[in-house]
Amino acid sequence: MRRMTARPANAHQARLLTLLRDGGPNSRAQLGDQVDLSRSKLAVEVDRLLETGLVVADGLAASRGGRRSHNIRLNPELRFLGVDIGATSVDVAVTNAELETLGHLNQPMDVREGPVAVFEQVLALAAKLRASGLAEGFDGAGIGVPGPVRFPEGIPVAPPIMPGWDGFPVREALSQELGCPVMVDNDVNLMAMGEQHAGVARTVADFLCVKIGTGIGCGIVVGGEVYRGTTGSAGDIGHIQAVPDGRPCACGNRGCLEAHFSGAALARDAVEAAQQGRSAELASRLETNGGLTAADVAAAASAGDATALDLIREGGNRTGQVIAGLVSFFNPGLVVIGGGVTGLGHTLLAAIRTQVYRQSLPLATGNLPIVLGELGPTAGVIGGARLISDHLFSPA
Amino acid sequence: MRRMTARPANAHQARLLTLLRDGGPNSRAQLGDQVDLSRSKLAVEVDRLLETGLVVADGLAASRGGRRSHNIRLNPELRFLGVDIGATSVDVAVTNAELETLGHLNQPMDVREGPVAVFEQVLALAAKLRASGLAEGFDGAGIGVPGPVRFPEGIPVAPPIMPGWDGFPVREALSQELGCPVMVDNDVNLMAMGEQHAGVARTVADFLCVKIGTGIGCGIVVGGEVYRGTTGSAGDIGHIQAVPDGRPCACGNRGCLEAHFSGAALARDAVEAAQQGRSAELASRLETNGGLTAADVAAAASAGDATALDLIREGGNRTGQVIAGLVSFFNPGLVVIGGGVTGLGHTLLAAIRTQVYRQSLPLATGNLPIVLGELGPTAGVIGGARLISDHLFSPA
DNA sequence: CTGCTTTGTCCTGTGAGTGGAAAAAGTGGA
DNA sequence: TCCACTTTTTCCACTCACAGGACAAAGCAG
Repeated sequence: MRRMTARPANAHQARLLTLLRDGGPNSRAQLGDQVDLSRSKLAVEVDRLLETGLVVADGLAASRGGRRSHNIRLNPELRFLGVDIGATSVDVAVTNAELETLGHLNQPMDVREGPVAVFEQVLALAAKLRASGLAEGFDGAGIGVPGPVRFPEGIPVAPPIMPGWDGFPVREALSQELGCPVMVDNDVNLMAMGEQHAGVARTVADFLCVKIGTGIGCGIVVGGEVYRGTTGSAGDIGHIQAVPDGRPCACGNRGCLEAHFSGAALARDAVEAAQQGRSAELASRLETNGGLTAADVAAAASAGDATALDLIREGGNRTGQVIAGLVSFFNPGLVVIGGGVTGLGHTLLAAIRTQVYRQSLPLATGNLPIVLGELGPTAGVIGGARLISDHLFSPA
Repeated sequence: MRRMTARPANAHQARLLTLLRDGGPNSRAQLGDQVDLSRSKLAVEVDRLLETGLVVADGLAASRGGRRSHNIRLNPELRFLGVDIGATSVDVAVTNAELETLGHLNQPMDVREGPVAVFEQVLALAAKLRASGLAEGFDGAGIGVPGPVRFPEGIPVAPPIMPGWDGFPVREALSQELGCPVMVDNDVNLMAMGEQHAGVARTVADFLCVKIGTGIGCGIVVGGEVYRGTTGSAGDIGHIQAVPDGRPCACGNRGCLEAHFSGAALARDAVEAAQQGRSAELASRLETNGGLTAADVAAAASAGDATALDLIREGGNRTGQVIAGLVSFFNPGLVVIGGGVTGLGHTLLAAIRTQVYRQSLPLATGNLPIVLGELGPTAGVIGGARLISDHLFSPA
């Protein structure tokens, strides 16, 4: 099938596309209520969108007391690809133009294998999704990578945990391979966009999205827009000092948050605790699996293991301290906690909340919800779809 | 004299006013080069601005190789009032429409006396400026107060160091008294706007402006706009924990940055050092003046007093640690240090720089200037003028 | 005084967009 | 089944912002 290549011709059309994306199929009349355009003008723009094929007719709407209106919707054959590359696994999903996930695949892998090896797997997963009949092709793709990105060009810059990726033209390369427009961003920013679009942050203009995975990062949303900083490294909170003269960190400093709490740190601490005999639960798991991950700690904790709970609480305290500082500084309307370690759930959340509510000023915390992300592993891929749709649904 | 009350009728006029404010008197032709409007349209809008009286003719421009163009400029009789209320003193200045300060007064006072007493003094200072012939009246005023402000209404909310001000309708009250439009903001935000308009931050879109006075605050500028947070308390970094289990702070916590370094903390530490006989220099000053301030420490330091230098260095380290965290998080393009303690100058700056460059990641610090503010005590009042002019020079 | 350039003014054409009229399509009551 | 009323859609005339060309005015360089 030929892919759509049309773009909205003006801001009105862009607005309409966004409304259809976020609100689903809709009648012309109801769209008219939302866009502040005369009926005549609206009709013209809708007709033009129908001509481009981005939008299709969709039967008649229910009556609102008079003549029934004609429904329109985004072309149901449009497909976006969301790719969330983590440190140890990759998520790939297809969505329709309304950003509903139609299919989602996850596969373990190691980013350190480098971009070529990783994208081979990503393309294989994308092909599998195509083969299962969910898509005949893709109209756009949004890619998240676990490190800072020069956003306009879609190129990772100096990513600490994926050295081989520095300067690799991700956007360019994938755009070639997939034959569609591609946008690249930090995985944390994608998660923030995902939660903003379909998760807990739907109504909040300014919020923080803390992702605790192999590392720790933070998506920053200002006035509904992701803030990326001067060099694209905004939100890189993993290397904020959490403990003076604390543990040595891979970055060369001591006491970084990430060195004290993150998926990697937690696994390391758990192994240590098991070997020192401080936790029978963890020790038995270590023996069975030959290693421990954050998930093991989560399981041990929910089985009531005191040491595991302590590890989580301790880490939550550290993280909470750092977040408390960020809350004072940024005064967000919401803090979302997400990432691989959300399995740690409410123990972690409680520890974080305690620290933040204790350390930040009442004016900043007074009405500040601190919640777990709603979308789990789909946040990133939905965010990817959102990223590329924002791009494609803006005037060329 | 009747004050100007006109506002630009559309975005074009607003743009022209801003260009004239920031670029000074200019020829119609040169304006045309900057605004992307046809000559006809430009002429119409300029004529309308001339009719309102906001803009006046200003002779002929130099030839650019052909017919000489007519210059126009903002009405030279326009006057803005900038007011910067600090914890222990108040600055009041008049500017013209190009935001050049024509007169500037400073007077010691104590915010804790409450809004009524303070505004009596502010109005007296404003009257003095009027009496000296610098202004016949004011077309607008921008007020900075040392605490969080509900910006749209111009009302301080729960300000820790000025309890009597909570909920006082500053904007409303001053607008009545002065008979002109008034905008109110946090003093730190005004300083940031001042440095952005006429100081070191002229060309930077995203930067931080750390003000170290009686307390410590931080102005946040995102994409050229001041970011105020959800409840107007963004940038309140004085109560970020800098020292685990450190000194008790007025806010009820321990180890807040402000408890360890700020004008107030520095004075207290200096008195302690003098009394313990650790510094002859400070002791003699204490005896002479009956008390010590940050300025005394600065003087002692520049006289080579080791204890004073240590105090400054120590404080700079603490502040630098906190800023390092903010730099990692926010990835600004510039950090400006200002406020009353800038007398501490390069000793302080060096300490801050050391910490930031050591603790933040290279990608964030690679090209990050950390500099002292350029405008000193005028930053706040210029920021105030800028605030109100931004308001008045936008379509009604 | 003569070309050449820039600036300012005038005027007409164009295209976006509004708002009213009227037709089309429905609803619900008598 | 008819009728009064509502909502939706289309059509059309009218307004308005603005561009861009023509031309006059003003200045420069020989």
